[in-house]
Amino acid sequence: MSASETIGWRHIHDEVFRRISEREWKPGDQIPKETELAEEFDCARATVSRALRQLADDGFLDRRRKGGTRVALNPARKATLDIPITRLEVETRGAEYSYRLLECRVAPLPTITARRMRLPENTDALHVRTLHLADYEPFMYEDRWINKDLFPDDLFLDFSDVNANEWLIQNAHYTSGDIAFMAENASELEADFLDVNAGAAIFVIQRTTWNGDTSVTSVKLSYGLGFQIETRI
Amino acid sequence: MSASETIGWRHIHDEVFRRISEREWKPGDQIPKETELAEEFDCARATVSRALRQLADDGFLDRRRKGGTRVALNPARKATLDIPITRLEVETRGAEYSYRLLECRVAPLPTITARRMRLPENTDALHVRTLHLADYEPFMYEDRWINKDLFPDDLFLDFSDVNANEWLIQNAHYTSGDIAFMAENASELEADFLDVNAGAAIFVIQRTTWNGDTSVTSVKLSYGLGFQIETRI
DNA sequence: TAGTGGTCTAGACCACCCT
DNA sequence: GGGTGGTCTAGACCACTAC
Repeated sequence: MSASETIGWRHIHDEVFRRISEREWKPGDQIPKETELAEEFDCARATVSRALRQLADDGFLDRRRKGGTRVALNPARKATLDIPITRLEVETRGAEYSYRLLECRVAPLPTITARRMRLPENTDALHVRTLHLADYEPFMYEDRWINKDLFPDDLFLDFSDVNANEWLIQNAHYTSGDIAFMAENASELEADFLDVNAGAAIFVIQRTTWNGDTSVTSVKLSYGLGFQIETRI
Repeated sequence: MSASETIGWRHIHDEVFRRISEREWKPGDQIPKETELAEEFDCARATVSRALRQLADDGFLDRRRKGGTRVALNPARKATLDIPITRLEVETRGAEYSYRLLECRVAPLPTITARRMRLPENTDALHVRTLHLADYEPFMYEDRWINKDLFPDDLFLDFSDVNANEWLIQNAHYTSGDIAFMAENASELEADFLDVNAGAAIFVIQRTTWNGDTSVTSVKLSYGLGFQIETRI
């Protein structure tokens, strides 16, 4: 009858989502148990489970053994966003990507960075500063510290030939990381590199990555004017 | 033997994740098919599928019928973050939450907002401006427009007694939304309300929500100094 | 302690899409 | 066309936790 009808677990997912959206089931309400829904939709319990798990993963339901399934109090409170990969970010905007290596040398970690990486103060690390360009205009300024234990001593001398970012993607895998987004007034250094006025509001991403308990790298990305991160929820 | 050993689909998930992390399987590599892994781990194919689906959802694997499963080229490129609920955000910091309603009246939508909400220009909407406070210090300035079709005409007169945000959570459910994060220099108005210098870098969240094809609300949240969003990847 | 969701199985069929 | 992942089933047992 209906021209387009979803089938399978997605059908149950969509129907439950509809009941939540249209407030047939309100935040905090307990919804029917899996076996009851399986009976209503005439399918196996596992199929209902698949649908409800998806909704729970997306933050629309709260599920508890014995406690049953309830509509979440704060619906759609989670957003997934892609962590920008600079090259792709630039190319997506239809611009040509390039970069300029500003510095690449071993130096003692600043106190605050050492703390972020949980390394002793004054530990030597590889300091890499890069300016990323879109169509040869400044796009993002990157200030990165890399744990020196990650590579042989004689390797980093050749860093001028590779983008540290790309090298890391190739070689410095990580299992987890902290990431923070914030706004800052451009320092004179940043303003100079990004070609904005000193004090301009710039979007900053601060990220530290880990391989198990070993810190891999800590990086601060300062984006030029107009940069924003978008996503859907 | 080993003191703590993960069991079930998580065991497979963790083992595959380890092989990806430690580069036994490199980005772009095709990994064994489900039936082979099921044999290796001595379990049903559905269990393997559960583990691999999780890894695919998290962005570590790319899966295609017939094409098989491959290690994603950009591992861990997704971050999930909680959309801040102002009251909770403030209370989490151990501060007392309060707010001040600055304005609440019907007015024509600004052009840019109308475009965001896909409504005709000059459409009337409810304009609500609120200052959110943490321990009676400015925390965030909220500039919100609400689709007037959502509530009876005689309701909004009483808005001074309720937080528009809370009212929306209670009454204006939505099915999807756009959200963007950016940095801006504080306008004089924002600087005044947030008690910062004009031009200070402030973190801004711009969000528009939808209920099906109907726009619900479009809001700009301007956060005070030092605000940042943190998450783990 | 009993009820609910979480997980697993062994098998089956289907949908997609690479070759 | 054929191989791979996607989904479903009917049943079973387990783990957590509200009561």
